[in-house]
Amino acid sequence: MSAIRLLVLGAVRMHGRAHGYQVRNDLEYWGAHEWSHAKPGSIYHALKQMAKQGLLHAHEIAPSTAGGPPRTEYEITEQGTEEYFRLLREALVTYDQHGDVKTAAVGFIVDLPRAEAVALLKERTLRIEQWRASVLKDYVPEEGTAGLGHIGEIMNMWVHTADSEAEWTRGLIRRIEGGAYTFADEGEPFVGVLAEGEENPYATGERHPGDAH
Amino acid sequence: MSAIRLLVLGAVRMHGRAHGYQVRNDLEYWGAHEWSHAKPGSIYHALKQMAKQGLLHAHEIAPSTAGGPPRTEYEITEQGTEEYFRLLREALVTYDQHGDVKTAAVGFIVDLPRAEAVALLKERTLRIEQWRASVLKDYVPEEGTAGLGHIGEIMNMWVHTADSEAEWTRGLIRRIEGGAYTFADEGEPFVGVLAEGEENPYATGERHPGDAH
DNA sequence: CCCTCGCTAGTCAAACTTGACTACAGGCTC
DNA sequence: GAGCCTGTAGTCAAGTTTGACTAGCGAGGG
Repeated sequence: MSAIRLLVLGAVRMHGRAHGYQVRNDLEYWGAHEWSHAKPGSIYHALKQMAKQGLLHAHEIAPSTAGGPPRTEYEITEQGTEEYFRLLREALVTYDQHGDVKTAAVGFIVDLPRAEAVALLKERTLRIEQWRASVLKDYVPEEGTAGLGHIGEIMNMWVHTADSEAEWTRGLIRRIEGGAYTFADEGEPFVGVLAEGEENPYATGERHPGDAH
Repeated sequence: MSAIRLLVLGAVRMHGRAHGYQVRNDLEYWGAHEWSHAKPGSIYHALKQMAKQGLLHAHEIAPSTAGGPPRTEYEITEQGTEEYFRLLREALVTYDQHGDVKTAAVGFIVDLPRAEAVALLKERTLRIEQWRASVLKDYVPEEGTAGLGHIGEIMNMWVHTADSEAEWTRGLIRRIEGGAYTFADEGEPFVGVLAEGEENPYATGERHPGDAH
């Protein structure tokens, strides 16, 4: 799974109703054009595709108020909301090497109830441990990695990365269980998008991490 | 960058001359269909594309000896070799979140001279530290991550991951400097492909890590 | 008043990826 | 000896991603 659908669904959902450029701006605001690789083309494509699949509802709108071609506004459907949560849960639970999906998922985690977030993260640690075990079982011979030569370094790297991920996940679980942050079932929801006309403080040509791709 | 070009160039290079199915088999042997996402379509596409770009030279060959359509054999060109090393060096040096590229690069690292491998890995640690610093500088306000709410967890995760990566890289550097493994400028090169007709011990329907994508 | 510049909003072709499909040969069974 | 399975070798359409491009409007300068 790439992170784009999750990001776009999440952005549209926060707005209630949004056109492509607004979504694009949110992603830029979130820095997602850097840590994910969300280019305009992908965003517009995702919007159209998801509209075709019934995840979004497209309203044809007159030429924009501020120059440029006519724009389409999108609204998330019930089906789209389901898909959003499906993607979010999947992203939180599965251990793969796509950092952008994980980043997006953490950004949206407060859309879930606190208890579910914790449960999903615990499932995540479980899966990481299973993956770790299967690396050792399937790839590493009984005599250890010595016989593999430098290829053993790959398994070494995988195990090291998995351990680090598991450790981070457990830390996050502790903080959430300890009462940190505000989740979907509790008070004021977190608002992470730019209102119409609001200025993006990060829109300048500033350097950001992730530029080094 | 995706890992496919690096993997395909590396496989063809080891064989001297190889047809698509052979490359495909090597990648399966390496488990790359699991930890990278190298599907047949991508492999054949990469071969054709790189042949068009002059990185590989294509020999049209008569119908195969063992059924199936006629096959094309590829040989790496000088330009392709240059590109291979360019990709390999880039993969070793740059810190991004694509685990498959890193895995492929570690697998091919012994194609470089030992001293260069160490230099590249040191550059890698440097870049990781720079990235880490720029996360803190650009994304985290002076008062710390507290004001960011749960979004602060993203930066926390990035820093944690970066530290873990840097630590692993330093460990690898130590082992290589300590004389481990056999590099390009030293003795027998490592052979990591299946000879024509050799059986792939991993070709069974066995489970492997990475299946959980 | 015209010209350029930057912002808004989005399109497009080319490249790449995915998953399913084709087609042929040999061997095995019934 | 017909049907069927496995292994070999690769194609194809559909979906996705990329990077460059278009086009309208308003502000500001000369």
